Amino acid sequence: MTADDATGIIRKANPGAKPSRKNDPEGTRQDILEVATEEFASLGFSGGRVDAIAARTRTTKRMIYYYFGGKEELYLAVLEKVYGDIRAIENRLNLQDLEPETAIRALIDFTFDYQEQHEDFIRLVSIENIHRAEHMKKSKAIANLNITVIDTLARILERGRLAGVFKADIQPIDLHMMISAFCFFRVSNRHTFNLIFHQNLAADDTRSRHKRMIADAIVSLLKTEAVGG
Amino acid sequence: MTADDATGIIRKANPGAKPSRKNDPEGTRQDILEVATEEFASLGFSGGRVDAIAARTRTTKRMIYYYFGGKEELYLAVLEKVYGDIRAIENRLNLQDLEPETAIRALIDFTFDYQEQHEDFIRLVSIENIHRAEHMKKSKAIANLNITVIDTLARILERGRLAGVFKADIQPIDLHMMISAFCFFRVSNRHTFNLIFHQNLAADDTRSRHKRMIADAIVSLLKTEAVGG
DNA sequence: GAGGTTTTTATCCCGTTCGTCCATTACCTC
DNA sequence: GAGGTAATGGACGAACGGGATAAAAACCTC
Repeated sequence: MTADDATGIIRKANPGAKPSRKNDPEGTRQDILEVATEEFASLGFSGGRVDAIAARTRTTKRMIYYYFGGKEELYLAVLEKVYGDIRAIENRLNLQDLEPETAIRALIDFTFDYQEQHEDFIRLVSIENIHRAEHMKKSKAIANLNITVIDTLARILERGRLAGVFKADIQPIDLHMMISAFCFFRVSNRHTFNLIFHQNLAADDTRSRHKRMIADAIVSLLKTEAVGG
Repeated sequence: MTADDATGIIRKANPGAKPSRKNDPEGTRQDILEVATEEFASLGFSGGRVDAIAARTRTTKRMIYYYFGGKEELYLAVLEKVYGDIRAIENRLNLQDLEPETAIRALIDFTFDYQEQHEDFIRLVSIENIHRAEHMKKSKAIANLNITVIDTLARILERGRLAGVFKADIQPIDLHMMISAFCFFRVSNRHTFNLIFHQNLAADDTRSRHKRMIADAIVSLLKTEAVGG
C-alpha cells in the first residue's frame, strides 16, 4: 500500500514525486466531526472507536487529538452540533400567524417529521441519557442554547385559551414533553417494539396513521375541559 | 487481605483452617444475574465490564463463563429476565370487570408506575434499541413471550365502542405504543430533558400532574369522534 | 526566502478487558 | 469411601484501544 492509497487524495498532479500535502484545517475538522457523528450515533460513546473514526476520515487519528483533545471532547462536539441544528430550525418556525389548533398541528407535524428524519439525533440523545447526561452537563454551548419552542407553545396556548378553543390547563413544557415523547419513542424504540409486536414503525401507512393519532390526542386533550379531581 | 476477606463468606466455623467451600449453583447463577443487571443497566453493554460484575458477586469471573458462556450471553440472560418480569405482571392484570374508561385509566396508571419504578428495565430497553435489538433478535425466550396487553386493550376498546363511550377508531397496538411512549420517555429521557428545560421529572408533583395529563389525553382521544381527512 | 507557527504523518506505549487454562475442592452415587 | 462429575478459584494471555511522542511538511508573514 502506497502513501497515495493511504491518504486517498492527491490534489496536485505531480507525477513521479511524493504526493504533496494540502492543509485544510476547517475541512479536516468537519470531516472528523461528520464521521464521529455517524460512529457515536451508531455505536454509542463506549462502543464508538477512535481508530474506526480516524480510519473513515481522510486524515489520521492524531488529528482527532489535535483538534478535539480526546474521545470525550469529540463526542461532546458531536452532541453540541446536533443540538444546535435542531434548535436553530425550531427557532425559525413561524407559527404565530396560524389559528391555535392549526399551529399546534403544524408544530406536531414538524416535530414528527424532524425526529423521523434525524435518527442520528434521536440515537445520540438516547445514548446521552444512558450516560445520565453527564457529558452534556459539561457543555456550556448546550446550556446556553436558546430554546424558543416553549415560548412558542406558551403563546399558542394562550391564544387558544382566549379564543375559547382550548379549555384544558396544560403547561407549555408538559405539552412539549408529550409531543416529544410520542415522536421520539416511535424512532428510539422502534427496534424492540417492532420485534415484540411484529410491527414496522417505519412503514409509510403506520407513519401517517401515527401522526394523525398523536395530533388528535394532543388537540382533543387541549380542547377538553379538565375532569377535575 | 486474607482469603476470608476476599470471599466474604465462611459458612462453617473451622478456626485456624482454610474456610470451606459450599457449592450453590443456583445461588451463584442468580447472584451473577442480579449484579449483571445492575451493571448493564447502568453502563450499557459496551460500557459494562465483566470484571466489574465478577468483583461485585460473591464468586469469580470464571463462573460467569461457566454459567453463561460469555459477556453477550450474560447480557441476553439479563434482558430475558427483565422482559419476562414485566410480561408476567402484565398478564396478571385483570381489567375486564372495570368500565372501559376506568379500565384504560387503570392500565395507564399501572404502566406509568411500573416504568417509573423500574428504571433498570427502561435503561436496558433503551440500550437494546441503541444496539438495534440485535441481541434480542437472538433470544427465543423473548420471541416466545406471551403478550396479553394487546388483547386486553383490544377487549377494552371493543367494550368501549359498544357502550358508546369510545368513538375514535384506534388500533390496540397503536394505543399501547402511545401509552408506552408517554410513560417511557419521562424516565428514559429525564436526564437530558431536565437539563435543557430545567425541570425535575422525578419530582412528586410533576409525576402526578403528568400521570393525569397522559390519562386525559388518551381518554379524550378515544372519546372524540375522528375528524376525518 | 527565512523563520516561526500551524497542520499533518508515522510509530510506539501501556493500561484495560475479554476470555482461557489448569488445578482444586465439593458433591453425588454405589 | 472411592470414583466420577459438577462447581470453583486464581492466575495468565493476547488483543484492543485510547492516547502520547517525535519529526516532517505546509503555510503565513515580513
